[in-house]
Amino acid sequence: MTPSKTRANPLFLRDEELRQAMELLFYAYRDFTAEPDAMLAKYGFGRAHHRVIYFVGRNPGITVSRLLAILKITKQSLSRVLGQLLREDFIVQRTDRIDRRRRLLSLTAKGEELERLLTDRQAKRIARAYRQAGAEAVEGFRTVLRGIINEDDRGRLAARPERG
Amino acid sequence: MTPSKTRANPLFLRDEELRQAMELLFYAYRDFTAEPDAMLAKYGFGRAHHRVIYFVGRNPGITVSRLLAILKITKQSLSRVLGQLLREDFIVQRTDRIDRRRRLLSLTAKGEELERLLTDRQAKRIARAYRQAGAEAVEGFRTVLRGIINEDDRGRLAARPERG
DNA sequence: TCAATTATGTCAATAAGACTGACTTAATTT
DNA sequence: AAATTAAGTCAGTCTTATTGACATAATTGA
Repeated sequence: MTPSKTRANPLFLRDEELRQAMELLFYAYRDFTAEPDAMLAKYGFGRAHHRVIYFVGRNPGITVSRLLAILKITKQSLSRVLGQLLREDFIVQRTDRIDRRRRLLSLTAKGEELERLLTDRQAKRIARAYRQAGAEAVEGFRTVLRGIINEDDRGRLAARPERG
Repeated sequence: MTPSKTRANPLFLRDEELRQAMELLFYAYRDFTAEPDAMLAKYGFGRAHHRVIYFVGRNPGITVSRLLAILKITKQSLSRVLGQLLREDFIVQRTDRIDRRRRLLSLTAKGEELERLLTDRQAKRIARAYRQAGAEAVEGFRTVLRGIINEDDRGRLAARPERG
């Protein structure tokens, strides 16, 4: 099922190039999420739990509303997933001292363990791809992905880690 | 909510680098799919319909089983979505002459129109990112993404379009 | 030729993950 | 004191996916 090539179309290369990018993104995301999904199933969790665990682990003390802004889902959707993780002791809440309306979220030891388990597989996949591609390609990869992300969210991303 | 930095850890940079890659992928995919999702809602369709429309459009005459292999979902899951698209005349089926068990799928004019509508927005997002990043970065982007994809599926991806 | 396999499709039940809308409680800000 | 913010909850709905069990038609292989 080779993609149909429209001959003698001056826009072909550009269109083809862009479609390939879209497909790369689709396949990469599909495969990137497949492994953790399978592991999560054993805990009765899904991809949504992974995202919460990941972002709480990465941002200890994050508030509920910050988490909602990152995930771009509704409070009600988060509630079910977060509630489960709290009840099953993967995440703990503590009240912020300064603003006592806020609940600061962090992983428990149990949560950190699961986080590592899930993330390690994905990290290995990325590490392999980085190693094979080389430093220059990695820079390009980062630059293009940042360009795809909505401008307002680029700030949320950490800057390049400086070498040294 | 700045990511916590573990000082004096020799593995920090590597770990940090890999986590940034995972986040870039998450945010990029989230934003990449958000626009078409919103448009699809007007048709009563979801992201699954988009994927089917996209891959049928890209591979006219594709069989049901090839489509399943690309999407990596079950026949039953595809059936509902594909059935809707067939009933509402976005896709047509014809029986393969050589192997009459096979149903070859293609877009109707209506399907092509919707496909363009959806893909154009995504293509523009990619084109902007490509333009800003430059040719070299684009090559790196492609190389790394290919590396992330399962080996068995890399063959499914079209080769780089040759310039000229 | 006939049995096995393949390609497709369908029924039924279930689950995850998202949504909207309405509302409450508590704390902080104005 | 009133308005706003942060968090949480109840209820109902939808899409996308799952597993398992079958059915039908066509092709392939022994």
